[in-house]
Amino acid sequence: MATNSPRLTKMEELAKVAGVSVSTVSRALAGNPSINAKTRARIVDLAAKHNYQINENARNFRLQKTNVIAVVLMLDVKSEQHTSDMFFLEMLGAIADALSVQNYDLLLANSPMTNVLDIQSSRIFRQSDGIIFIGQGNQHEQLNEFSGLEKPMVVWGSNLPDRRYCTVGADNVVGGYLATKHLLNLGRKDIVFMGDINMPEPKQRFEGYLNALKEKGIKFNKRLQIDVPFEMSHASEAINDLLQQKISFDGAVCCSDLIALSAIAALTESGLRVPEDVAVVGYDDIALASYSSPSLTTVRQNIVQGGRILVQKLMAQINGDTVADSVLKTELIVRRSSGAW
Amino acid sequence: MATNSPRLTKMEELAKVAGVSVSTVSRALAGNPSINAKTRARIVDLAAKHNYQINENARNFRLQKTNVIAVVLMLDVKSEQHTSDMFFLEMLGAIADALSVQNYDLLLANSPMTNVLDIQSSRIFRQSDGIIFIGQGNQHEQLNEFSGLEKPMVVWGSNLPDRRYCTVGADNVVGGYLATKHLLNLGRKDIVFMGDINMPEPKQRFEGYLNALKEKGIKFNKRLQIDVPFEMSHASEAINDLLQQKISFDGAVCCSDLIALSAIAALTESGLRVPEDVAVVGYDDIALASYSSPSLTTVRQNIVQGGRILVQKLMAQINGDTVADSVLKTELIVRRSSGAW
DNA sequence: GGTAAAAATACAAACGATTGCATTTTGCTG
DNA sequence: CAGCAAAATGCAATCGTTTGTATTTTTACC
Repeated sequence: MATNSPRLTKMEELAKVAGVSVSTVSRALAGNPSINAKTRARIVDLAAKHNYQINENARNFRLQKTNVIAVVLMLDVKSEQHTSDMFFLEMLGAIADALSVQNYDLLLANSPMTNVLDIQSSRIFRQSDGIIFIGQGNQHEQLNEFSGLEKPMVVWGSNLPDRRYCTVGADNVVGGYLATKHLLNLGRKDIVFMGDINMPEPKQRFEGYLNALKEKGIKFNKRLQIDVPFEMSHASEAINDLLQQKISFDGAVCCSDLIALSAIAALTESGLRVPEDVAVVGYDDIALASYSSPSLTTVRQNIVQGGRILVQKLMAQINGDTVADSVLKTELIVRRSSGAW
Repeated sequence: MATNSPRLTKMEELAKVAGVSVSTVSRALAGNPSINAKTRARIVDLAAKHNYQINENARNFRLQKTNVIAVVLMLDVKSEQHTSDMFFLEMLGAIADALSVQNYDLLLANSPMTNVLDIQSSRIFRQSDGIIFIGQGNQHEQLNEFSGLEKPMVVWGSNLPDRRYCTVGADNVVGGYLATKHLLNLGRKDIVFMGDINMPEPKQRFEGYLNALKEKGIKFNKRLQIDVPFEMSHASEAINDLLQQKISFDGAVCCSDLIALSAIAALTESGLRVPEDVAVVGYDDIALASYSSPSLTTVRQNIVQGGRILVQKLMAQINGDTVADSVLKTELIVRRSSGAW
């Protein structure tokens, strides 16, 4: 099929070869119905044969669009969230896949921003048709302001009150509830909640945690909630603190698998058995969760579906539609079927 | 500083405001020395004041460049390398940072390709000024062919023989050597090598492994090398296989931290103690390595430096220079200072 | 076969920047 | 102050598409 004809770089050349005008070629390649079917077929064939590839730069220029979507990873610098990284990459992959179906490319925001609004003067902003924010960090207000900027955007995160932007996210309240309920059903009573409730998502999970406690008629003990960042080293410290303070607990709901793994490590180091003495539930279901020992019961967010929906909502906005938020189903993955866990 | 003047979108408008011609504005903004310093300053000020931002599309079109670098993650589909993901994301971040300094954006290749050469007809190819490949997968030949395509490119990986493309990579031979040497120094004799030696990097690490053995005068036992992919589940199977076959061993050099962690899990499940019965060394030093329990001795590749050098070499090529390969120093991170480990 | 309507194609003007070259302005020197 | 070189600026063509409108070709009908 492929020949070695000198590569055609301009429509003009292809037009000459085909014996038609440039505009006909343009329309033929774009599938414009006003071009005779036979002519179109002939031109498309010739294009393939001569390995013609449209000059995307010229096209974008003319059409004033980019066919690029920017993705901004809202790494929370303060809390050194390098660790939920795995989640970010999985999400990134899911989004990239969903975008490629729509013939869009993915532009990665170069570095974690301290203020989202800075983006509006960056190339990320000008060189993209829309922006996907992964996470909200603690920039809810800035995102709200950003949404006034006439730039299609969508945010992976929780549906905070007063938001003016479209969010797609897992149901964090249900997630927190499921995790806690699971431990309660195993007979645990004193359950630690490990997660920074100043951050949107942990906050909602905490709400679910409280709901589950209330349902069982258990009173919440303030000292069992610990503002631990996603970053894991702090989690072991926190556990050690608890132990030192002789605060007793027999279960832990963690806001990431890495926190959970770190907690488990700290517990075992202190001579406690997991899950016999303290049962632990994670969040995210990163690959490692299933392979670690003991393997981890965890709450799974459907990342692939999330990526797909993010893209879909963004495309809708680009096409001028208004879109509603979307809350994805969340499920509990129970890893140790043995009773104790 | 910022005013609410109606945003100027074309140079023409800015030119009118400044009372000069479009070409003068263009040159002033580009820092062309033929423009009077005072005029330039005035124009730059006006641009800021009126919030003028150049139309990057038009600029790229005119200059026939993109200011975008594409990054292709060579995820090895066959071996389901989802797990060294963490490495990929860290590298991605490092590259993005290095690129942003040079005012380049990062375009992420949408999905793992089965054949690298397919890229040449994709937008990734046309819409970028250069390409960075992360890893070689098993597409050494295709990459070689690709290098004939007049597109600046650079590859993170090992310096395979007969390569025609520029590589930047850690010293895998030394890495394998260091890991093995470490175990030998601890008195271990029967050391398993876990890694698929059909892949370039594991292959070189295996070479280092053999060197270390030879140095100690230990004969290599063929049955101790296991072609385990980076993906972790296979690692525990492999360990279980060894145990079932009653092949005895007291150490393991693993080609990724995840393989290592998986191996450790399998070992402990079988009632063996780590590191007392079997000492394990990983590779990559992912964040988890330091927090897992027991914490993991591992070989670290300097990813940030790697990203920076990749970008630097690519820029050099874009500027028409020819560049040489680069091999980064590799170091062993010993985590358990206690003698046994 | 002549005519008008419909279908297919061609023409030419954008899109917003850059840049070689022409032109004007400035600065110097005798 | 004339004269000229150097410095500063302006003019206009150009990059490769798309698309509104003009033009040509085809079709259908009497």
